[in-house]
Amino acid sequence: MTHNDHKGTGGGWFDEGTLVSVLTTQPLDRTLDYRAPEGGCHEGAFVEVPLGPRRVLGVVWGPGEGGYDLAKVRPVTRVLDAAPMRDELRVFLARAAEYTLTPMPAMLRLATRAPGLGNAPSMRKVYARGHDEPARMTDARARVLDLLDENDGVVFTLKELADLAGVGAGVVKGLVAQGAVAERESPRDTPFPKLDPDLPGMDLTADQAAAAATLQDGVQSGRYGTTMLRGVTGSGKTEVYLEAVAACLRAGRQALVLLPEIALTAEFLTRVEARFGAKPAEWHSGVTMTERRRVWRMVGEGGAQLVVGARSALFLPYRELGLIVVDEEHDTSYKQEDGVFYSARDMAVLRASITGAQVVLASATPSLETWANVEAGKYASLTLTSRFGPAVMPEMRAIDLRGEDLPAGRWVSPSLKSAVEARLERGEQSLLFLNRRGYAPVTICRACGHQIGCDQCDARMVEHRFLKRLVCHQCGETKPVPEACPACGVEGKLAAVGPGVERMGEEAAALFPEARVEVLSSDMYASARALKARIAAIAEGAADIIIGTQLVAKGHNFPRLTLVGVIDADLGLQGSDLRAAERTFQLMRQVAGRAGRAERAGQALLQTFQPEHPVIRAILAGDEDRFWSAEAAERRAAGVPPYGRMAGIVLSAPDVQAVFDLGTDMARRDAPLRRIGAQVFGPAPAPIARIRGRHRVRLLVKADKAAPLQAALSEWLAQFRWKGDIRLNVDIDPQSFY
DNA sequence: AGCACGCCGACT
DNA sequence: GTCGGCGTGCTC
Repeated sequence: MTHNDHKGTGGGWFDEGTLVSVLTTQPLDRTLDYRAPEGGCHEGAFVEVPLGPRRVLGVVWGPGEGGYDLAKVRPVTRVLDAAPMRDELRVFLARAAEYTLTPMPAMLRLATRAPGLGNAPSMRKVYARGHDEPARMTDARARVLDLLDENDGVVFTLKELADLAGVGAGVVKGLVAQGAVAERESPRDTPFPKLDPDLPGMDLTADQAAAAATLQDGVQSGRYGTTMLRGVTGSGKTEVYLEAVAACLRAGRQALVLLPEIALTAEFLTRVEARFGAKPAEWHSGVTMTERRRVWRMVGEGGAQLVVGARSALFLPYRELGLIVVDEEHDTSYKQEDGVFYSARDMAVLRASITGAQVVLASATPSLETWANVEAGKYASLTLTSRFGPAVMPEMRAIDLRGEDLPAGRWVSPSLKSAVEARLERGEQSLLFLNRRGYAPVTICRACGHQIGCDQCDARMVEHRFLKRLVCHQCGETKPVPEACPACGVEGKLAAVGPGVERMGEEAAALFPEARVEVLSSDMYASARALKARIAAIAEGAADIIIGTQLVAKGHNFPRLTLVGVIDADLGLQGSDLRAAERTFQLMRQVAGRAGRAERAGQALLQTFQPEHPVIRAILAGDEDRFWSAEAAERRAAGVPPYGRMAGIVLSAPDVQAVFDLGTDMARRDAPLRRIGAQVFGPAPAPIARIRGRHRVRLLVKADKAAPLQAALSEWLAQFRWKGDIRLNVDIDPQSFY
């Protein structure tokens, strides 16, 4: 059996009766000692152990630690029929737990998300050609036997065989009785078809071939390395990294391609099949239970060479991982923000560095984190030029909101309105883009554009409708809404303004009564499939005005779209959401990718109160290097990622007072954080202030890039005890700020 | 996470 | 008297 193969398991072996420490998937803060079962067990073995009255899943983590009453130590119930977890994966889980401050059992649960792990491998009956001939031959019998003879060595299930031969199941059974067809049990979890890396690939241009060769050299080195692969849509990024996959397969190692959205996998699988002659293993939430179990087992036994999937595919038990591709690496859906908080991009780099694999971060619009790592010399960089020449940027212009006649609560300026009207007359589409999903009003002076900031930090203040006060979402500071603008002194011009997609939808419907307005927000659709179908319909022309968030920026082609209006380009320029400018810029690049290929040139209008801001000016200039250096300067000055470190602490409970009290206490007793020069802000309402009846409050911790943040956080959090219904989550490198 | 143990309020 | 609320603590 495969698990008798000791390679890579560290060789640790425990004879029957010796003490072993076992990590379980139960939320205990340490491992427990057990006795090795009859027949002994490997270090890393997946086991079932007794815990109180129950039996739970665990992994043999190492030798027993002792220090517990030996009379109470119970034996491991059984060793599961699965390849032991390799040292590499155990080290990865431990380091990831340390980095994200996640308890080890939660990490182990990520790595055991396959159904039926405890069961013996499931079997099914399969049929092949037998040795004997039937006593009497009929047409139906001949069709079955011919089919088997033509497919020598291939096995079929009963249904497959009967359907392909066009006979009933009884005919096959009759042949089995006569020995002409052999029936036997075979494991249901079968290896994936072999991929052939030597099939001819696409013709590559000179720069694509050069990039592919560089990536292949990296894979062949067998060492760790990360490369940013940059290239706009149509520049052949996929073809290039598939050549790195080919090199990895030739080297006999496994490859993983992460995609940000399930909706993109189907098309990608087709491309893999075209390149390598067969489909790879697929891993995401849409995959059936039986298929998940097959993938999990085959990845561990070497029966899957390539896995294509979502971020959770990072935690599969690969035998020998040689390459991880993170496609569209800037995509925000790589950050998991429920349960365990982790960035799949960063975890890919961590796992690769432990196992000696290569990472390819592919994107048309890389994240600032990745840029900064390239600049610091940590990552290599490859740039593909477009086949279609340099990207044609849309005509970009700022609309200075200070000069527009815009009533309170309205967000479409007269200039933007007339631009949309021009599109309506020509039968073209317009997109009104909002940088966020929820409703987060900001208090602004309509006379001078001044936004009320917090006195304690540099974030903009938000009106809390119940309290009738302004609240800082970063540090929790509150103050009453002032009568006159603190900057220009004009009275009665302060207004709480903040567009949400729903409100934008109403405004657009009122302004353009003839137009078909469509609000696209991921939480408005029941399934990814329904959303995708709707997007396809809109691209065909089912709407005139599209209102949406980031989601509309993701790789969908809208050939009739010729106008993008960015409703509030200022988001993020004052510390509220530090990545908002980056997202606006990425949207502009993606719109550019489309405009370059459509017959009609696109136009982008950015509504802003600060058209002279360097980041806004860089976006308008369409100058990538200038944008990144302006944005980097802003982040460096603010000491925020990637030039500083942040952590969010979210407290939640049904009782608001309880979470605020704990939060206040935590903010006060911050000595361990102060020792490393870190600051605590808050408590403030969390990005989502209430979920399923639980009130959520957040503290933000800011530290220097080099500060030992995790250790200080652990020490700080250890000071507090909280009761049952309060839950605490740590989010290292948070991405959501509202 | 479960599940037992245990210590206070309103029932047969 | 005792049934049951869920706070507290343990599981090798």
